Amino acid sequence: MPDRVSVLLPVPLAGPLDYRLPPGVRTQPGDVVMVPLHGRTLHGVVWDAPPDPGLALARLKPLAPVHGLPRLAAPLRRFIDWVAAYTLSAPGEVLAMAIRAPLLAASPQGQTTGWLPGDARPEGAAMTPARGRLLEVLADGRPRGLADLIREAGVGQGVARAMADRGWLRPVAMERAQAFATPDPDHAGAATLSPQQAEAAEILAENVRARTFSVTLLDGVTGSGKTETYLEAVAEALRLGRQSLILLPEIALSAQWLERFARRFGVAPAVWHSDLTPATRRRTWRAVARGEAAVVVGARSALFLPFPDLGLIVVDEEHESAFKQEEGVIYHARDMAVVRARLESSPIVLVSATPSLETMVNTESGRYGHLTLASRHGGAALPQVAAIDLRVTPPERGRFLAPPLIEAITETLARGEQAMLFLNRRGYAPLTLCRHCGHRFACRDCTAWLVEHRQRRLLQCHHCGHSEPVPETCPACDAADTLAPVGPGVERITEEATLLFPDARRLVMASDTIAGPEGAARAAQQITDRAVDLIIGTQIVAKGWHFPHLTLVGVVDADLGLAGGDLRAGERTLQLLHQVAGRAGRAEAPGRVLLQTFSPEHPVMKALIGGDIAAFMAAEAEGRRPGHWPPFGRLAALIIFGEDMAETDRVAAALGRAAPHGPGIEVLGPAPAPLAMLRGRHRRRLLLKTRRDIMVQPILRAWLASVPVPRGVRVDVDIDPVSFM
DNA sequence: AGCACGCCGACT
DNA sequence: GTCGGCGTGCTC
Repeated sequence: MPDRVSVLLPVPLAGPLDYRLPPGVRTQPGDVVMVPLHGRTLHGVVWDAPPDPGLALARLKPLAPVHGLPRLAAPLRRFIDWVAAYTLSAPGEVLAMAIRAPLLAASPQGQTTGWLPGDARPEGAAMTPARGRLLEVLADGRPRGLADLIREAGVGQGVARAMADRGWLRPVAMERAQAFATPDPDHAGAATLSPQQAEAAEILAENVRARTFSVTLLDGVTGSGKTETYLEAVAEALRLGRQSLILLPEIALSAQWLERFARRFGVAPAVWHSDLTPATRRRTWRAVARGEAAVVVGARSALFLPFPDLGLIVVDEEHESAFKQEEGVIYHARDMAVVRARLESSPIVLVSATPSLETMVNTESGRYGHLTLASRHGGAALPQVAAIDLRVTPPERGRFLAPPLIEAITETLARGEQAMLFLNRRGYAPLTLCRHCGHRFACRDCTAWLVEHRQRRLLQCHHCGHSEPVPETCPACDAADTLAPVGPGVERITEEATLLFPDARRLVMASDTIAGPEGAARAAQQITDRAVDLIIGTQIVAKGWHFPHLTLVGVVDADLGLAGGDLRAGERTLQLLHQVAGRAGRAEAPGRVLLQTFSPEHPVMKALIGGDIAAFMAAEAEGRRPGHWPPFGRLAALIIFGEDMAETDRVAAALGRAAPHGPGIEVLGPAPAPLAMLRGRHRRRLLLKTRRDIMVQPILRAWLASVPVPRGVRVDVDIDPVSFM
C-alpha cells in the first residue's frame, strides 16, 4: 500500500510534487485530487512519475480525493508530458490547458447524487450475488447515479435502494451528465459523393477501422468537397462508437461549417473554443471526458480535451498559421495533433487546398498518405485567374482600383452577380502623416504606425489595441487640415467603391465589423440571399465560405504579404490568395479572379495565374533544402523582452556570446525583432538553426541555463517558429 | 502562478 | 512605534 503519490499541478513548476495519501485513500494516475500548496488549495492530477522515497513522509502534505470527475487517460498524460518537453514549457502549464477551465468553474448547479461503497457491510446484511455485482461495478472508485448503477450491475431497483438505505452505499455529490445529442452517421443528409470523393472517403474510413496511427493528407482544389469526404470518416468513427476531434483554424467564423455538419448528421457537434461561457466549457469538458460528446469541433485548445476514446482527428485548413499558439505554451496545433494521434493510436487527416510545405514533404517521403480530389464538385469550373499590372494600368491618382478591375466589377454587377474586393488590411489607412511637417503617427508602446479608422474617428494600434482620437491639428507642428492618409485599408476601398458603384449594396467584412459567430453567420446569410452585391473584406472572407452567386474576386494588393523577407512569405501569400480566389464561381456561373500587382512575373503570381501550385511548392522546397531551412532543418527562436532596453540588450548579447556551436548548428542574432517594441517591451531575437537530425531541446536547455536572466527580462522559446515578428 | 517572508517609508 | 509597499524565492 503506497503512502505517497506524485501530483502534477496546473502551475509552472519544474515537475510534479509528492503528496501523502491519507489512510484508506487509494489513487491511480490520472485521478483528479485536491492538494495544499503554499497555503492555498488547488486541483491537481495524480501523475505517473514515482514519488521520491527520500522525502520524509511527515514533511509531505496530504491530498484529498475528488469524486465525480473522470480520470485523465494515459495517452493524454503522455501527451501533456510530450508537449511540455518539446516546447520547453513546465508540464503544469500544459496540464493547465487540459483541466483549468472545468475545475475553476466549479458551480453547485447541475449536481446530483452518486453512490460509492460504504465503509463496511452493515450488520445483518447478507452478501448476495446481486449485491456483489453492484459492489464490483463500484470497485473502480467512480461514483454513479442510482439509475446508471442499476443498469450497469444488472440488478433490480430494490437491491440498490436497500443497500443505500442501510448505509452499505454512501452518497457523494456528483456532476449531472449533460446530454449531448449523438450525431447519426446514417442520417439522411449524406451528400452524394463523386466516385473520386467516395474512393477517398472509403480509404479514410478504413483508416478509422484500423484503429492505428496513420497520417493522411486530403488535398483538393477549393470547392472539391473535402469536407463532405472527411465527414464520412467521422461517420465511420461514430459507427464504431468512438470519438472524433475536428480542428478548425477559426471556429468563431465557421457558421457555414456547422450548418453542413448538422445537415449531414442531424445534430450539431460539441463546440470548443476560447469564447465559451464557463458553464458551457465545464459541461462540454465533462461530456467529452465521459465519452458523451461523440464529435468535438474546436480551435487549437480542443487538442487538450480529455477524450477517453479518440478514434479520429481531422485538422482542416492545416496550412493555416492560426493553428500556431504564440503566447504562453507556444505550440503548433497541427503538429501536436499528429503527436496526440500517435499517442492515441488513431488516424489523423490533414486537410487543405494548399498544404503547407512541411506536410507536402512528409507525403513525398511516404510518411503521410496522400489523397487528392482533383476537380470541383458538381461540375463547377475553377476560377480563371489573371493579373492586372499596376505599372501598365495604374489607378487614378489617390485611388486604388485599376481601370480593368473597375470594368470587371461593373460588368459583373450589371449581370446581377456578386463581386468581392479583398484587401488584408483593416481600417482606412495604414499610415497617417502631416503634409506640413512630415510627422507620422506611431504607437507609443509598439514599433508600429497607428491605423486610421475613419468611421470611429480613431487612430489605432493593431498590435496592442491602443487608440486615440484623430486630432484636429498636427501634434508636432500644430498645423490644421494637413493630415494625409497613406495607403488603403478596407474602409478606404469601400469609400472608393461607393463613388464608383453608388447603386451596389455593399458589405464590409473585417474582424472589427463582424461581431462574433452570429455576425459572421448573418453576413454569410445576406450574401447567400443576394441581399448584397459587393463584398469588401479582409482575410476573414477567405475562410471556407460558399457563396454561390459570387463570380468575381478582385485582390486589391496581391503583393502585400510578400514584403519583409519572412521564410514563408511566398508560401503564405499563395495560400491566402488561392483561398480567396476559391470563393469565386462555386456554382454554375464561372468565376474570375483579378490580382492587382506590381510584379506579375513573381513566382507567386505565376503560380496563381497558371494554377500550378505544386510547381511553386517544389521550387520553394528546393530553395530551402540547401540551407537546411524548415522542413529540411529545425528552427527555434529565443525572444528576449523587457521594459528596460539596456537590460534586454545585455541579456540578448550574453545569450549571443553563449550561443551553442558545432557541426550542423547555427545561431543567427541577436537582432531587434521586427516589432522591436511591443506593448512597451523591447524585444530582441535569436534564431537557432540546426540540421534535422539534431534535437534542439537539449541544446536550448543547456544554452538557457548558462546565462542568468535578471528580473524584468524574460526569454520565451518558440520551437518551429512560424512568425518572425 | 501566487503566496509568504522580508526589509524600508507614512500613518495612528 | 505599527501598517504596508512590492522585491526575492519557494511551493511536496
